[in-house]
Amino acid sequence: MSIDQSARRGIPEVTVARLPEYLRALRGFAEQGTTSISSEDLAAATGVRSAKVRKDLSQLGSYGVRGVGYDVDHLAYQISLALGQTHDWPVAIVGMGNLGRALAAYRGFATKGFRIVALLDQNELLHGERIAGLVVRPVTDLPELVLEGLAIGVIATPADSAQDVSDRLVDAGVRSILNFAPTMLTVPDGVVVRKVDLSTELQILAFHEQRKVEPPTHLQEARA
Amino acid sequence: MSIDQSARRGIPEVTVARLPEYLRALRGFAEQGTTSISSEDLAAATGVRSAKVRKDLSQLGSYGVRGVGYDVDHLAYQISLALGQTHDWPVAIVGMGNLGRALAAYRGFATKGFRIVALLDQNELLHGERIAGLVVRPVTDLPELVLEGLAIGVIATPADSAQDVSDRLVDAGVRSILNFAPTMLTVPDGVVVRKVDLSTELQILAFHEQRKVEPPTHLQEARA
DNA sequence: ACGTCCTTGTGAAGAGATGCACAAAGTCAC
DNA sequence: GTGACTTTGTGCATCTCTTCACAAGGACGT
Repeated sequence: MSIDQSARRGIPEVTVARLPEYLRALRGFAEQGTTSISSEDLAAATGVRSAKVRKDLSQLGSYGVRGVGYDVDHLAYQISLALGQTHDWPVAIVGMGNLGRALAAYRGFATKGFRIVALLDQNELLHGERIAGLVVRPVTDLPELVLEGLAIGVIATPADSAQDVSDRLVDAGVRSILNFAPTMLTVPDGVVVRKVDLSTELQILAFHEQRKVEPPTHLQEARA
Repeated sequence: MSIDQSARRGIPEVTVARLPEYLRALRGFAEQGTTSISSEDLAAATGVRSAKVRKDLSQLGSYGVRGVGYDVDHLAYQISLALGQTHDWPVAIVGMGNLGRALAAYRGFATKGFRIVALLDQNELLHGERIAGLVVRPVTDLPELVLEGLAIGVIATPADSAQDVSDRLVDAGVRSILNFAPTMLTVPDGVVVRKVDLSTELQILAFHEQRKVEPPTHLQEARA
């Protein structure tokens, strides 16, 4: 897994995955005027143990003050620095189906430092259409977009064209991909892929749901 | 974390999370006529190590044949059995914004045994509107839906109403929740929550992207 | 029927993440 | 200044997940 490589000598991947949660919680505290916060309170707000919070934060450096806690603003700044939120990341969304359109219209990205700079689709019929203030363009525009700074590509196509789109993204120079298509992507070393699969999440829930209905399956069989 | 509880004495959570991937790969192999598959090939198709595949599958039982491999159809059946895909799971989506509408229109759920039975929103103005063949209903209909078998709730509301919706789901008797709102939900024991956060995923990508641009930050500082 | 070959299933080792518990280090009241 | 108090940062034990490596088991050709 190419993600693990970049964690080598760096911050553990599990910690990185929690940093956005801490950051969100901190922003919340800052909004309601809290200026200082203990690891215990931050843990409560994010649903983890306080020791884990402290260990995670210590990966970034020693930004806490013993006996007091962490300065909310300063810690938020340090985390956003680590996450690269200090500058804007241009993002392109490929695939203008239902999901692609929803992502294009989603307001939550802008505040996190992501700017959707292009909407692409392989279907010519969509080219030129206006969605969320942007004109849909062909995927052949990708090299041009990378020259303009594009770094992150979001794949919101059906499964069967996802690998093709992925190849085009990689060829154009994109090295970070968020994949919503229900398929595994093959990419060269150095390219990081994260996958979000709605069906998978529901299937995991279904597994647990099923467990609740008939918990002691083995025992029941043994009883027969 | 309530999810870990159900993993106690059962299949490890990490394994459960990989089962849908195996199942998807198996369906693909079945479609192209492959009847038998080795752990090595299944590993290649899903991007994991073969030993991991074998250990994961051995959690379900001994369905492989030494020297030969696994029967594709039988293994797919066993996994779908473990995941509870043998019967349909009624799903309700709460929050008919962009994302909620996209989810309502998503065709991928049906083939995985999920049936979207209701679309709900707290905004009265939307009630009665038709989306993807379903009429939008008020969240107060939840108890009724649970009586009709509703088991899984999807939260696609803005962050500020997510906890309220979550409480209503739980009160109505829903014990499995998929949360797309960028906020932590507090639920009683026995309720399983999975969270999908689009911004978080992008932030993790941005972290890795940043690493690539300026790998040896500390060394640069030391040099100064 | 026998031996060769192949792949599973799994103990054991290794790597990684989590949780505990406490010394270290700072604040604050007086 | 001093001491009581609070909370961090972290070494260590524990737990979980992964990887290795190989014996056990079964198919298949001869």
